[in-house]
Amino acid sequence: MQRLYQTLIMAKELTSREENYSQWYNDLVIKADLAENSAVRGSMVIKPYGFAIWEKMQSVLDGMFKDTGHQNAYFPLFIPKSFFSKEADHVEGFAKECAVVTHYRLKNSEDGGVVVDEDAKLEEELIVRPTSETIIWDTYRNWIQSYRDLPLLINQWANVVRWEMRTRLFLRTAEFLWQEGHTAHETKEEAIKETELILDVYGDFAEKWMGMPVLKGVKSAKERFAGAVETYCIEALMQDGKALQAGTSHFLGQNFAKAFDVKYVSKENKLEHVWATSWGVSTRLMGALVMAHSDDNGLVLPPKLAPIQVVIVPIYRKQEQLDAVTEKVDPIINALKAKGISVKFDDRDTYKPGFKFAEWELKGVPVRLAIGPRDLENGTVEVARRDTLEKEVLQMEDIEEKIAHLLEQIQENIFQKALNFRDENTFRVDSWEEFEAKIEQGGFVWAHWDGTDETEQIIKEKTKATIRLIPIDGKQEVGKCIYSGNVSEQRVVFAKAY
RNA sequence: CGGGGUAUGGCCCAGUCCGGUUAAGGCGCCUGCUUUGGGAGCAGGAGAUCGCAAGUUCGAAUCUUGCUACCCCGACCA
Repeated sequence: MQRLYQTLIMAKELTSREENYSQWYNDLVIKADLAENSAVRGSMVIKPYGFAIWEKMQSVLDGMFKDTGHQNAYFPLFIPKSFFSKEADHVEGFAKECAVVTHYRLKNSEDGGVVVDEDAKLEEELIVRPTSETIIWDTYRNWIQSYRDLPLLINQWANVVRWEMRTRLFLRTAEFLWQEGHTAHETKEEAIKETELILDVYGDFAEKWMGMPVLKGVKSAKERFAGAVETYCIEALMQDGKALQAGTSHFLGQNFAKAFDVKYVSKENKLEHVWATSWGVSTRLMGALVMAHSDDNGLVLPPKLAPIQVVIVPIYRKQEQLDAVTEKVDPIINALKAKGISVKFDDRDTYKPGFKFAEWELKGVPVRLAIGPRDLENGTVEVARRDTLEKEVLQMEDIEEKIAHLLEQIQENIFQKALNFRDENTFRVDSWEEFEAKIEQGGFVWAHWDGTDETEQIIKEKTKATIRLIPIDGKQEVGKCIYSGNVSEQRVVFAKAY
């Protein structure tokens, strides 16, 4: 019936996960043509194939934001330095990683190059945005006067810069692409509701589109966004047992409204500060996507986000045979396209089928069809699925129906597989010895914590594990802190993280 | 930002210790023929101011100094 066609050939091309997980990731991002390093430290070039995936993510998320009442806008890249000193926690959080523009002109140097023109020093230095709260809240002050102007629900797609010491393609780059939502509300309750709504949007996107199961919760005070009252997050588990924060949604309270003096007149004719939220996901999701599903043969993409969902490889010797195959393939392409499935017919004459198989596998195309003389004779087509590496020969009738169904199955299967992996690597522990062992092993560890920064810090120093989140609807369960033995009201999730 | 490593055609790399003809090999690329159901074979060909900049020397891929980028480990952070 079905047979596996996995070969060992790929091992020569790609480091295996077992051998060196981070090397595997680096190799994969480069070899699957997603991105490469650029001439500037920590900055990457996102290549067309990688960008196509990001564009799909953008388009889906953008639709979800609009469906929940948000509008897009664009705020500037540069932020006056003075804005940064207005919200104390925020400054402290970002000051150490800001790129600063000090001059606005170059001039020719004696050796034929260019140098900064010292005469063109800026009156006030500009910060390249690490995030846009400050410039946005400075702007909102003018936009908001009455309760009638609320809620203000804005999102922007932008690049931001955080001068990171250590960078990795997609996971942590000095410049990255993201969306940042910034909303203003009349009441605290409404703002919290918004924060939670977006967390659900992120969770749905991760699970239904990326096929990546996530835990939802709030951050501990130590892990909270600088300037937030509460940070909500989604956390996913990567195949090496490390957690990855995939999205955050912040309840900002009135911190920024107060810092930037954003007030509205209520129905009762009282002057009040507005309540705020901000939330974002970034190109880091690309890294999450790669690590969540891919294998030693290359990328495994969820059909819903794959730029190419089906690739068709013709098998032939002579031109006449290619013509005959093409004749059969054309209606299949049309039928698939009519169902909204993206198809590529790989009729390059310069590569052999075996090479093409390996290449599309590396690039994670969910379904591959191969059609050759044998199929023409039998009215069949060979169908291979990327997630399980199985292939089978199917009758050509209603092939588009079968493929559409298969794509759904693949989407479901990779989610299940990731979910099973997470279940197998989730532990409840009640002793320090067990805690250390499980953290070392990797995975999510549910354990009691006494709620103090001190304990959290010591645990981090001893085990490198951090509190990934405090579950939102976690069962209240009284216990003893894993480290201090003090009383705890619920378990929190620990893991080593990216 | 601290410690360690690396940089030689598009890619992987030999040569560097101990300076001395034309910088070797593999992959890829180009041309031709044969091939095409799991990364094809043969023949011919093109492609390198040896990361960048100074210095030492009759002579530098090789020695010295500075700079830049990348990788690994730590601190920091999404």
